[in-house]
Amino acid sequence: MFTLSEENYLKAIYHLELGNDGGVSTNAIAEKLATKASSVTDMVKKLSEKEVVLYKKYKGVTLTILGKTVAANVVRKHRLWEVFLVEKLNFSWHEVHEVAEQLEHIKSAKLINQLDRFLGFPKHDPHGDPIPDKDGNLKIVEKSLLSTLSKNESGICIGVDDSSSEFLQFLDKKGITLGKKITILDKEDFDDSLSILIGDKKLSISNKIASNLYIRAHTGQ
Amino acid sequence: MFTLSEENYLKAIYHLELGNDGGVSTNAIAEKLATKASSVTDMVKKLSEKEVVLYKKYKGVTLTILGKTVAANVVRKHRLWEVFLVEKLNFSWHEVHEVAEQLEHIKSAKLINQLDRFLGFPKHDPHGDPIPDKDGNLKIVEKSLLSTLSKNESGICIGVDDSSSEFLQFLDKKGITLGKKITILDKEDFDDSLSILIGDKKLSISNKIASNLYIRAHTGQ
DNA sequence: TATTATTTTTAGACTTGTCTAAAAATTTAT
DNA sequence: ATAAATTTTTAGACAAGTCTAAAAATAATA
Repeated sequence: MFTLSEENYLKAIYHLELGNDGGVSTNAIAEKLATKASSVTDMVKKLSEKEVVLYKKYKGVTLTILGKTVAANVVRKHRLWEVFLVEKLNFSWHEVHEVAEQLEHIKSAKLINQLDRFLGFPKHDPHGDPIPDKDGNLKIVEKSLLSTLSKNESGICIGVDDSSSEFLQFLDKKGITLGKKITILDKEDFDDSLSILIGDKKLSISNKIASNLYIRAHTGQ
Repeated sequence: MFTLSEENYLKAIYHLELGNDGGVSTNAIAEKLATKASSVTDMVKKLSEKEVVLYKKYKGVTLTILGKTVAANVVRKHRLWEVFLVEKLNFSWHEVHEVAEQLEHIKSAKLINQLDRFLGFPKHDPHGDPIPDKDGNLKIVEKSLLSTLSKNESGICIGVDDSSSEFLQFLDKKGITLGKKITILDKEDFDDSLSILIGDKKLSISNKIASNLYIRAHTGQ
């Protein structure tokens, strides 16, 4: 069994590994968890003894198979709870993270499996991120950043990269929600800002926004 | 804000105060929390400084108004989660306690208020215990132990005193569930065992069982 | 009421997870 | 390739919450 702190470290390493493949650095973990490098070193030794990470001094860490399973299970719980909060308790997508950070540590296999069933076995959380299955496997969905599309191309908005509360509330204000079709009407060379059509509305969005929105390519119209 | 440990102490004191009114003893708290008296003394000092209990050395503890509110809120969360587990996730009443022990510490006012609404503002948990309202107030329901009824009296089964998993599973086996009408057919002087009618079934139950079942008096037939 | 038994508190120690400051290793740059 | 900068680790300290063992206070009993 793992402590709350251990689970948070495993989750952080899991997310960092998905970004950069190869070992994860002490500093990267420290930054992600808002803690100090020395604390990370201590914890990483402990996790290494528990055989959930591979660790060599000065060489960074990697999750073992076991570690990956544990971490994926925490992520699975986090995302299922987020779905619950939005679908059943009327939370907005920008309100769920903080509460899910707590709920993800509740220990009960029956709870999470029944919750999964209760929610209809969702495949994605409210931000479009995939929910690992019971064995910790993720189905990777083909997706591109909105900023990579060219003029007249279109796609379905399926996720966000930055899921900070501020960004999500910004999207709410603009009426940009998951599942909507977006078409690039125009692209400004000067600052890479976009003119887009979403639903029946025309919007102008900066490159920064477009670089945080994931799109599933939309063949045909 | 209170730590998990502090919340558990407050909850224990809250439950102990409901039983014996007057101050709660160090040993009583220690036993309830399966910890040592010396640990209780330490924690009680801390809680006293936080002004949630009144404490005088060797004289036991009492909750302050604030302490009672905090404790009642933890109990409220515990019982609402129990309802959720039974009503929505198909848990049996004997499976919910352990998980609710964890869920009761999740901190989010919105979560618990929305959960309350989602569940239809239930007034009792699956064991028949009342759910405190937002302000921590409990509606005390008139109830008597089945063992206190006389021959030919009857009532509705509305709760259990001992809500251990073993007892609840025993009740399941016998078909005794909350809401059912129970009539005393006969009472054995020798061992105070009862012959009862529940639904259309006749059962013989020991005094120990009858002393753990709460009944709401049933006027008329 | 004196004495014994019980309860409660104190004192000191241990674990977990964290920190700061300094030392060691690695990487970068001149 | 050597010096400078950065990263990582070590060493020692601290807070929270717990424990054991011993001391102090209270309660029970002869």
